[in-house]
Amino acid sequence: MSTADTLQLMYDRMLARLGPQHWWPAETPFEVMVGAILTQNTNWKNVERAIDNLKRAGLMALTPLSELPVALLAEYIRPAGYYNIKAGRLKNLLEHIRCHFSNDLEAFLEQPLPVFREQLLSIKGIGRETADSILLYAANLPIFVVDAYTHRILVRHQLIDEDCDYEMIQELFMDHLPCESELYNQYHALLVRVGNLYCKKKKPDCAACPLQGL
DNA sequence: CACCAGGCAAGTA
DNA sequence: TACTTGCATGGT
Repeated sequence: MSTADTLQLMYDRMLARLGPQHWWPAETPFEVMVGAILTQNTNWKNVERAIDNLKRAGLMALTPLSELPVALLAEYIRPAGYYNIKAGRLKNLLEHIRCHFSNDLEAFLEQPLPVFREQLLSIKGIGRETADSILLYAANLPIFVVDAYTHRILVRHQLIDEDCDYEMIQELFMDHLPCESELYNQYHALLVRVGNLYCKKKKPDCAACPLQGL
């Protein structure tokens, strides 16, 4: 079976089992960007608490968050962990949008993929996964997001080698699937869901996994 | 108690 | 380039 067929089969199985995921779980593109930084190496449940703190304080928007002192921001996002680091990273992103786009969020999000990605990666605190999450889920651009679950699931099912890096995995998907943001969106969301349900590091449930026997 | 969770940057050799 | 360490909360 070809690589393209295998990847398509994985997608079909996950979708049949779990249905559409409606990702990213956020109300606005701005909230996607905030969540993308907050969820770095962190359980989404903890991120939700932090996001809720910001929303209840009326801070989940560009202007109020830009005006908030970094030390105060850190307190609001405390439940997400690494709160001092992440407060600084959020400020780096906000500063970039202010300096280079005069706080025009629309203009920032409407940039073409290659330059937009390089630009995001130049911001301290935004690495490959965070950049790609923003590109796909906030800007709706066709880039495949790779994360720890993606890597683990592919290794468990012997589709890649353990030491495969981010770009290799990303190219695996993008070289063998149609270049469509809607497909990449759904595919990554399904991988995370399958990872959470069946491919945990400590106690996997391979018997129930829809990907068994690939 | 130990281990894990939708990473990233900085330091070292 | 390749490895190591710090960052930190909340759940199992």
